Amino acid sequence: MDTRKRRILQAVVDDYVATAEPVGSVTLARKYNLGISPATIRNELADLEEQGYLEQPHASAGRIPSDKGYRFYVDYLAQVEELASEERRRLREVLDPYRGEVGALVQAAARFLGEATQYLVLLSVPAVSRARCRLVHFLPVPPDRVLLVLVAEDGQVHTTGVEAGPVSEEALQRAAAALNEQFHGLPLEEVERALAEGLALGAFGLGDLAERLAEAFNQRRDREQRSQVCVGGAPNLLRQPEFRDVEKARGLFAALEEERVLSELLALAPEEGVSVAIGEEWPTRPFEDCSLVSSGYLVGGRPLGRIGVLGPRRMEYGRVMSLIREVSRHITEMLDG
Amino acid sequence: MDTRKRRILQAVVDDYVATAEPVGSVTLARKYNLGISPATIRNELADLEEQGYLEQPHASAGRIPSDKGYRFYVDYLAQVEELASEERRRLREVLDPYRGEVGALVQAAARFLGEATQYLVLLSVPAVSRARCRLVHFLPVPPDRVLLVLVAEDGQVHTTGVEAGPVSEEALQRAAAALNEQFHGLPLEEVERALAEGLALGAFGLGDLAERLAEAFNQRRDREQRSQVCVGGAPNLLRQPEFRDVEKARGLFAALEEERVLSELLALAPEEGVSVAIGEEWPTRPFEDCSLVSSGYLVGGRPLGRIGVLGPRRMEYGRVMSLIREVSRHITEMLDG
DNA sequence: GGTTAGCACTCGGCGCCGACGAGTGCTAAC
DNA sequence: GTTAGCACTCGTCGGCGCCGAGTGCTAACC
Repeated sequence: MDTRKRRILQAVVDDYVATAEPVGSVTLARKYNLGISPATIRNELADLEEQGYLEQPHASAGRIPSDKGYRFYVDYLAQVEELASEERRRLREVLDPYRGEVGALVQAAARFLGEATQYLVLLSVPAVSRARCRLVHFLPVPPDRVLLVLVAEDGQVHTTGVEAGPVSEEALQRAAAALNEQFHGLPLEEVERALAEGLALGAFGLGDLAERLAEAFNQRRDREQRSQVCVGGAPNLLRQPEFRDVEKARGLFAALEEERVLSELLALAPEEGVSVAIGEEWPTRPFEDCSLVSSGYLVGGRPLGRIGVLGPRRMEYGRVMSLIREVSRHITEMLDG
Repeated sequence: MDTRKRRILQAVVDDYVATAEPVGSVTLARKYNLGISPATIRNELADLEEQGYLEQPHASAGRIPSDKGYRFYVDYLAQVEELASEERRRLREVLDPYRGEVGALVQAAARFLGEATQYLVLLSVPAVSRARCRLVHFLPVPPDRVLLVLVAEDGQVHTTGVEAGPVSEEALQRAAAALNEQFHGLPLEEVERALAEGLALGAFGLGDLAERLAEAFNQRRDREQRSQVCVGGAPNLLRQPEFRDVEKARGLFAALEEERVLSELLALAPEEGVSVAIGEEWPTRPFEDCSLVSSGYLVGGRPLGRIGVLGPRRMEYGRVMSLIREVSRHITEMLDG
């Protein structure tokens, strides 16, 4: 792939992304000063098509990029610029009020991304915190319940209530003290796992309270793992000409209503760095016309959640990749700071 | 409006709802045995049009109901039947696992409604519980925070953490005891309001802890009141021929992404009983082609939340009204039981 | 007087056709 | 290797005529 071919491929992708129309040799010669005539461009286009980077929707139309073409573009040609300072400022301004509150912060970031890209935004909000355990406490709730309160370093609180048999207050205090000892400083996630497995509470004379708690934690984990992904900006996609066909849009939206599908999509995001999935590269049916640009974000050096932008295959990859990179950086920064 | 006209209006609405095509006199004579000839039906149709119950999209087409026609249908003609026993059973089965858990229960009800009606479902999940306060507790979290824990009769727990200045543990206990005295048995909602107003904590020597708590509660109330409405089944609407036009669908979906709009929509629902808003009866622009059937649901005799079905004006009113009525009844039953 | 058959008329939808134009590949000349 | 010229392809778009569903009117009927 020589330099001229690269320039031409880049021009084809840029133009097709901008217009959603197949691109012809004359257009290329006129709009992008490549310094060669349409005829020469035609020869190059024919080569690029033969090599699989371009496709022709029908015999007398211009070229459009193939998945392979987009892939090459993303890997070697897309300009992942720094954001305009105006945009940086705006991002900071949007995120600032939520500094420290994971959920709201990530939601705000999603809204920003939706507006800035005009595509659809996916995001996973961390269900179980990686934050470390600061305090475990048993709170008796008269007449017959006990509330287990877990407080994390970052201020998050998880509570779990269960029916209690006859349990003495001292037993509860002993248990709490032991649990504090055992759990202090561990990630909440691990604490909850341990409680769900019921291992931690065996020996404190709590009767069947231990079992009940384990059961409650199991249920809670299930529920939280189900409901941790959400979507915004779906109407944006309806602006894109590829979704003029209502049936396509419907298939897509229906799929996006299923948590399971969303999770699978976001699972494509790497824990760190920006990744791009293009068109048929993934086999999930309703997404064959889409691309996903996604990234994870870190807190305290550990991966916490993921965020992605889903748009038509004909996506402004460069811009979206910059935005995603910047947004995930900012999220990390706001949560660490 | 004599009986024959009523029967004809009913037939027009039923047929138009089923087919989405303007209905002509011959069709009416053939499909609904009205016992009169197409010519007579034509005369009646002309009358109904003159009275404003029907409209003609163009000169040589059949009739479609006007808003006034739908209104008459809903008020006097729609058959609000009991649900099929099969459907009742299914509803019970779907809701049963969530007995007692407000949020999940209502979500399950929404999914059921979406499937059963193939329209869009709106629902408000109660933000602040009407449940009564059972326990107030201050939990010191070393080194420098205090967690206020509110436990309700129904098992819900709300926690609020704030930075604490130097506060003695006895002061906290005295304050908690007094608050328990004062709040026990009051609806959580009122408790939170009192705390937000900062009245309750003035005199316990808690220093600026009282102010900090009040501020925290204010923030929380704001946030909760914003995020209490949600939507499901949007893709269903794309099946409806009236949303073949992507622009219409986009306008609608965009409006539905705004919490404020959702709240306004659901505010149309009465606290008890089923209500119907049709087409241009409401002036909010993107909904002119839609109708909303909605209802509140009660817990312990008090209104708790609302649920509604948004579909095209050409909606199966009878069926949807039955479903909404039944679902809201069941929700009430499951939460009270 | 209400009901109905007959009839002329209206009008949107659909398929056909031809013109147009964007774009291609090939060839031959530079 | 590059380019001008040219014949060819094929999808789009507007015009046109047919078809059929549906109406309103009139006159006959019960």
